[in-house]
Amino acid sequence: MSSRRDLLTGSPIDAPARGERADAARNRAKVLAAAAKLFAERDARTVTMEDIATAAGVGRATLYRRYPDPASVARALLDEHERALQEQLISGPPPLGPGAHPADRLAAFYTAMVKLLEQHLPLVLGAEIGPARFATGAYGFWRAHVRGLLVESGAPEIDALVDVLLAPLAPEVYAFQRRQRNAPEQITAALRTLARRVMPSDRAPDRP
Amino acid sequence: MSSRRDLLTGSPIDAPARGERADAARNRAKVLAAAAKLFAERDARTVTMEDIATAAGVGRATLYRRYPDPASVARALLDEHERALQEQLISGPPPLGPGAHPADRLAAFYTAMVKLLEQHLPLVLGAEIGPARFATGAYGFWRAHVRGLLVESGAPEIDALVDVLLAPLAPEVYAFQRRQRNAPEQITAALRTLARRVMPSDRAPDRP
DNA sequence: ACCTAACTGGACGACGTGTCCGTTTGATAG
DNA sequence: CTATCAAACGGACACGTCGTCCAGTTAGGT
Repeated sequence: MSSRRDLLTGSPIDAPARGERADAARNRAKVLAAAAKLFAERDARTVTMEDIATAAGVGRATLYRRYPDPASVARALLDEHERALQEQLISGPPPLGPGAHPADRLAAFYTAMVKLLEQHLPLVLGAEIGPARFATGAYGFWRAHVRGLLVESGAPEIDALVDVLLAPLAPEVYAFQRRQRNAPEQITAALRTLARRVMPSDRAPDRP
Repeated sequence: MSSRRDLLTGSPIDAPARGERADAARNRAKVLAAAAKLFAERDARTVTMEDIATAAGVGRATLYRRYPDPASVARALLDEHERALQEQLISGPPPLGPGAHPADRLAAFYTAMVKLLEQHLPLVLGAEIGPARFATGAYGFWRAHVRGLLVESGAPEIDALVDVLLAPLAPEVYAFQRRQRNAPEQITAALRTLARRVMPSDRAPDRP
């Protein structure tokens, strides 16, 4: 078995199978292209499997063979972008990668995530709406990353705080903020403020 | 007309329309009772209008007469609890009501919201999952409240920050944290830490 | 060139939705 | 107490989506 990587993102769905047949590959490309178009031009929640199949010019069963629902298709499209950021976090240059102060790394992470959300909001809305967000491998990755920063910074109640700090990055929250006419820069600034204040820049022992 | 019975019987939680007929009131009560039971014992997303109607012993059309979807039913059940908290925020004693330091008021608000979420999580999940959360009047209220506190505390980027601070209270976030075996007290503690750190206790003018 | 395994897509049964319309109920006037 | 009428009820219908099944087709190894 080829065994694709995906230990962290856990998205087995997209794995371009080893000896993929030419027509299968062709259809995969058609599906992804059509889905990207659909998600971009319409509310993500209204995109059905039928829509994607029709737009791609394939039968529904063909679509179901690889993707159980529209969210999986969106996730497949999103995967590479998320993986790029994940590599930056692990081994890129500071402040995104290791080496900088936790507060700065968190701020950089927020900035990068806002950029990702801004560029691919339709896809993210299609992929991770509601509780589904927590089931994705990506969330596990962000969580582990921020948790590490919290440990390093000596914050209290780490396990509860980590999800609190990730909550503002939920796609629907970001979408709402943008609809409220908040510019991406404002949102980034607010998140960076949050990062700076939650993680004491100097040694600031916490007094409950 | 007249018919002012809701304070005593407590049955018509929803708007007891002027001159509501007896059979209508009876059905309203049956629907709400049945819905409360359903939401409590099953995943909110799986509760359909059909389910509620059947459990309440009324026809679907009768249900549709008042509620366009299951979320509306949950919201009707939730309404009185939220309104109680809203009154506390407006005119209750500090630190929940006016008079305390913004940081303390935000911390008290977080504590109260966690209590609300803990007590009525099934209903909240049924009422406000995903983007629907922002469409509710309640969100507008929490938003206005926290925004006022931010103004008072002199925080920067208020309009973006307010949604950031409310994001951790999204029902699905709370539900996820509880599934992760975080106790309500831990979550409250994390949120109170957040409140304290975001709002400088002393006058601390912000330097971008 | 054949043969097998994998892919394809139309068809099918099930379910939930939202509305229509004939029937029933209850409030009010006589 | 009864007649009347508007309001509420609920069974039934038409529709759209879902997820699966299966028979025909195609690609690639031998």
